[in-house]
Amino acid sequence: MEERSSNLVHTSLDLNSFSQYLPKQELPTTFNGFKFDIIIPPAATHDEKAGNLAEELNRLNVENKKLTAMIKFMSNKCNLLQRRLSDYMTNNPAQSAARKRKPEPPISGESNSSNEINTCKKPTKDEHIRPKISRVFVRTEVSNTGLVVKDGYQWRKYGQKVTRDNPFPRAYFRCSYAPNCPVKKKVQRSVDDQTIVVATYEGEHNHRHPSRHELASPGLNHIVSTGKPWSAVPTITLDLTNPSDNEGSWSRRTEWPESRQFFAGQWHLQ
DNA sequence: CGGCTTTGACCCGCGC
DNA sequence: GCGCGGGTCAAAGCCG
Repeated sequence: MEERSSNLVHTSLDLNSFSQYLPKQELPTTFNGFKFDIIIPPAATHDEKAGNLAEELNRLNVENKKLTAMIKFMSNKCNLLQRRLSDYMTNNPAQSAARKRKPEPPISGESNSSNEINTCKKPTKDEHIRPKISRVFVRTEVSNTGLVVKDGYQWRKYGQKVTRDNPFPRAYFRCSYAPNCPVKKKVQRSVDDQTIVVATYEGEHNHRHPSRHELASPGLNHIVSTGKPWSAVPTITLDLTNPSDNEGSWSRRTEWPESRQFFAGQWHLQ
């Protein structure tokens, strides 16, 4: 909410802090092959108003390009980290699987050999159907100790547990909107960033969304990720000017189209 | 009084 | 077989 309204009030973003991340040797005019087209504002003219506007326009132009470079830089860095992590997991399967009881079930639509192996085991009561898994990352106030993720559905809490790898309690919810709705939700504050609450949804609702307008409470930044087994760290989709440009490794899906619009609104930079 | 949360106990899968 | 740890149950209490 604050971020939204701030877009209307002033357009300036403090990007100075980011300059430390940019390779110094490539500053100020190029970065990763991207050319900065920084225009130095002309000296003050007689028409001061026009001059101010031109100055503002130039400043915005520079900010815009800085943001583009920032996103590109972060994207590259994230891809690099994902690749390293993937390599690490490949090279150290024993360590990565240590103390892991069983891998998280894949997202619906995905299938792999390990999953097929798992299905060969003696099926347990609910193991016949692999539930659809999705994760939602919600930014909240640190002071807000409640594990409430407003998504429009009605949830009934049936348990809470402190897990080994996270000092914050994990709450277990069932969808209570429909009597036989199989959807469950786990909500836990992120151990890395206490302002992030991670909600993991399992299964699909067998009823309509009660109220699509209740989807996301204003002021919360939702970041939706699919449940790759090792994706404890959320990746962020920045839905910028070109919506079709978010495919590939950066592609993430949302539960509802509205939320995608919401995210796009939150992250839209120009 | 019905629905919800809390919380300790219990169940069960997995690694050793 | 045993212990650990995540997930679930269910009784008790709270609240509107």
